[in-house]
Amino acid sequence: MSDQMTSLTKNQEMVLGALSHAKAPMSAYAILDELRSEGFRAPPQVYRALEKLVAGGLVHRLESLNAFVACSHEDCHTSGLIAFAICEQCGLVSEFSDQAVSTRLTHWIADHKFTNTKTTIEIRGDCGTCSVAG
Amino acid sequence: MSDQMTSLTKNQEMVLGALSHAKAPMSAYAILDELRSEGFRAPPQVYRALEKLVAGGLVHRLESLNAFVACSHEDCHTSGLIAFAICEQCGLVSEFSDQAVSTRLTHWIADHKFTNTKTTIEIRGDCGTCSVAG
DNA sequence: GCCGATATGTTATAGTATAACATACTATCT
DNA sequence: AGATAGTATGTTATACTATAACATATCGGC
Repeated sequence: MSDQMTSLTKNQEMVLGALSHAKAPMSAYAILDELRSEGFRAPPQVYRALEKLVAGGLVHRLESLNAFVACSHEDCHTSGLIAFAICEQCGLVSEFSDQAVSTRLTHWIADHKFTNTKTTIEIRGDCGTCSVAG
Repeated sequence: MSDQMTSLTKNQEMVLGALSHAKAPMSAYAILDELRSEGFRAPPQVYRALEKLVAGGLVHRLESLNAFVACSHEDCHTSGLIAFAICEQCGLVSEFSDQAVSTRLTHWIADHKFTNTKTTIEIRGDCGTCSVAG
């Protein structure tokens, strides 16, 4: 289960499938409900699959939402830090990375002798389409 | 309840007091337990106070932890975006802001016609002291 | 076939957050 | 003082999120 996940288990496939078809982030329980018809019965089945998928970079957890999205970033694995812009109206999640932001944060971390394990950047608001729609 | 909160209610005072004396972020339920001896009985009492304190900028919510800290930033209200570095060993939370990071994210937001309401930046890891201690 | 490692199934429970409704306090106006 | 409107508080119940713990099954190498 390193950077590139080679093969997925049945449950991981199903969870990733549910997230891939979703138009907005899904909570673990929303995934569970969707997969009940395929045999899922309990939260740990979902959470265990999510854990592996997140570790493998195929799924991201949105901390400010307690929800999950399939990765949509071109080359998620090679670029640095990833930021998310999340539309609170339609659920659209835009994934992006910015070299300058990564650099600055990395410098702050180094300057403060901090050992970084994970960094979260999440912008909440309304996307262009929804802003216009008001 | 604008930027500068003028006066705090009794419950807000108590919740802020608990957070101010804490050495690490506290969950709402940890605050509740600490304030039971002072008459608190139920979660809404804590959550309602937190809501106002967060809106007033006196307390920050750490999304990746589902926990809260008293604001420790010099001038939290005038500076831009705030980032948090959170030590997973000792719970130390360092609040900082970086002009370049703010600028870059603000530009991304404007370029994408996004209407920003709130941005979260949280770095998880070990602080200098704890990294050395291993 | 045996064995270890991993994946899965299942039950129960812990931890986080809010809805809904009742009561009380505070300030202002008359 | 009494009426009233707005805010704050108290309380019960419930919804939502996440994991512990244990049982069973599946896969791969020996």
